[in-house]
Amino acid sequence: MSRNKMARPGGRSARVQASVHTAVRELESEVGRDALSVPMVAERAGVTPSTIYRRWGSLAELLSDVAVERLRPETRPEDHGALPADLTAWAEEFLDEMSSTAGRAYIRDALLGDPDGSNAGQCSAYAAEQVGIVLSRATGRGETAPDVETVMDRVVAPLMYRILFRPAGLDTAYARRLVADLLGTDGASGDR
Amino acid sequence: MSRNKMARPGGRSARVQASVHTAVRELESEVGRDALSVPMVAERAGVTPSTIYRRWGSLAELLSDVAVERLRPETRPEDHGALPADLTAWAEEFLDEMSSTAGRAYIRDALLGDPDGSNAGQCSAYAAEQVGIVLSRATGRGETAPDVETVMDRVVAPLMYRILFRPAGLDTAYARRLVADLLGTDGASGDR
DNA sequence: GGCTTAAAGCAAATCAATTGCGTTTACTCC
DNA sequence: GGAGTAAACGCAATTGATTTGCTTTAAGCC
Repeated sequence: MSRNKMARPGGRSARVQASVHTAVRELESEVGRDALSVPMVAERAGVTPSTIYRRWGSLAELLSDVAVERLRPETRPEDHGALPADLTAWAEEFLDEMSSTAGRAYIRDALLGDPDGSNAGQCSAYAAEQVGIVLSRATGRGETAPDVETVMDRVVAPLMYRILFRPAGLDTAYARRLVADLLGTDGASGDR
Repeated sequence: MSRNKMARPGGRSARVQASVHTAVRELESEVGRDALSVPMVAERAGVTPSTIYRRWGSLAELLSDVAVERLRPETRPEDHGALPADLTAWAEEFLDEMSSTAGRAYIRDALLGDPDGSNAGQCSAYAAEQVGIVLSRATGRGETAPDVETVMDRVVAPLMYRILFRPAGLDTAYARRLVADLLGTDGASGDR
């Protein structure tokens, strides 16, 4: 987390952190992300505003921390028996989650309240970890597979770029085509 | 621009817009991006703060508008006589400008104060336009060239993804490799 | 040239952010 | 396990940003 060096990780500090994060999540769903304010979060969390300002610095940094938590994958990628199916399914789900209104808001929050870039790096690390699982499962089966960096460049980056810069006209077919172009899986790779 | 529907585009409105934008640019270089405030900009621009709040909504949206202006390319891509050289040079320069401290700040500002995504879309359109110039020059010479969307996916998106999410370890060699991998220009395309 | 109304100015009121200082309490070192 | 130390929190006062109702200006249109 941005400002949380956690020099004192237990007891009251931990309780404050937990109740503040919970307050953000509750209020996000009750009043909406844009209506949040530090005093509002503080009151819900049973804490004074100055505590939040001193620990997180600003609302943006607090939201960035919470957003990264929500972007953490909860499950391992499904196993469909072969790399093309695995990677396609993962890319489709990634796109689905990230391009939703909520997903885009979390990505933006994670990027924006992030002075040192550690939260953004964490988001990227989550994706790389999931991709790594898919790829090592493939090599374990004896399939040939590209390395993680290549998948980040050819699949994850284009998806994220379009989510952030050109949200219109994104669909699962686009995700499928990125994976097919990378793996050379079908004969229609020049079909755009 | 985000909130500027420009229902009344001439005269005083235009002067206010120009003087506010100028004030932002001047103050950015004088006191730094992080010290800016709406009242400060308003005073420099000879305008009342409420004018800025009503026209732009917040400091974030104003900075977003100014950032997009600064991200507009000022020159056409150089002509080196062949597509690989043209595209490589353009990608290197793009990376240089965008990955600088100032460039990253502008990208973040452009994304941040952008409720409807139009400013982000404009950034992407600038890059697509430059790429389009390079590619159509190539086809004009009789070279075979990928289309713009492919270059966006294979070159622009990976560069931007890394600038935003993993700024460490970015260099011109990476940009060159992305272009070479796309164009099949050298025998070492698997050199990572 | 007069009419209409979007946009700007002004000023009061509200709300968020900052800061100094006293208190609580988690961690460390006997 | 019992001080000692300093980090983290609470409280309250202050500062500064934001919002809002109302008035004034001037751009665009007959």
